[in-house]
Amino acid sequence: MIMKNGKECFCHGKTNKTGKFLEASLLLLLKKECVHGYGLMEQLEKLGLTEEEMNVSTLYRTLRKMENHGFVSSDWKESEEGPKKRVYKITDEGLAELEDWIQVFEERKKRIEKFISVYETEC
Amino acid sequence: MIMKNGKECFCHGKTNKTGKFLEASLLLLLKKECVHGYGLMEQLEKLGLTEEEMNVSTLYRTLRKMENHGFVSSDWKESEEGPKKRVYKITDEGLAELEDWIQVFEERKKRIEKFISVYETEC
DNA sequence: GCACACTATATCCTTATTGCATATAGCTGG
DNA sequence: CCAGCTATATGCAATAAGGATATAGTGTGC
Repeated sequence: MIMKNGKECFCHGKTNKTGKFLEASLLLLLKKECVHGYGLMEQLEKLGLTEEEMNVSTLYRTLRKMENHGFVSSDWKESEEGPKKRVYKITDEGLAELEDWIQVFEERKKRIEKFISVYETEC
Repeated sequence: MIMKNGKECFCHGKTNKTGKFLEASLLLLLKKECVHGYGLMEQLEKLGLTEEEMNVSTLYRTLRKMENHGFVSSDWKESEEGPKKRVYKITDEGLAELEDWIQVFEERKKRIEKFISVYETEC
């Protein structure tokens, strides 16, 4: 991650999508409509993910993993233009999982706010 | 992690301290005063970490890693009561790292807020 | 016809992070 | 003396994530 001051973070993984943010984001996008992998990558920008932060390998691996867990299901779709697409659809389990993620994110947000407030008051 | 609805999260790692929250927390605590590992574990409650979420192994391993990176330094201290303690102290590099973490957390917070707002408006 | 770019999916290899279990050792109270 | 607490450390396994590479269809320009 590149910081405001232009520096590159020393530590691997000090990004903002850490903690399976991608997985939750995919569920959110798929709640709205059925999309294929490549299309999801383009839509991730909506959630503030930049092109540099994205990783095609991780995206496809995550989608297959989520299908194994039963959060999404997929069907191959022949398209007139371009190669076949594996179109993903969210399942009922996936919808429940997304609700869990909302709870988790609310908690994460509180924890971050606590951290920042301690930093500002105690230091 | 146990959710509000009493369910256990299916996925490993769906916690609130994901993304090296521990590392940043230790820097924050050490900015205030020099503490040893075990003492830091007790102080982590201040930042909202529960006893179940804590992990002694991870704590000590993280501290040694941070020392290798130069963010903290340590000295053995003989105490009248109990065994010797390795007392940690934050370095100038560690202070700079903590400032970076504040930036990262501000970004994470924004991203979470974006996620929740999309969930609430689009769904 | 062919090189090239783009869409689209998938796998291999490696590293980082984290949790659980276990080891060690000093000190204290009954 | 042994159970429990303080205190630090390491081994093992699972998970998460990035980089590189493979494959394949389709359209465009020359």
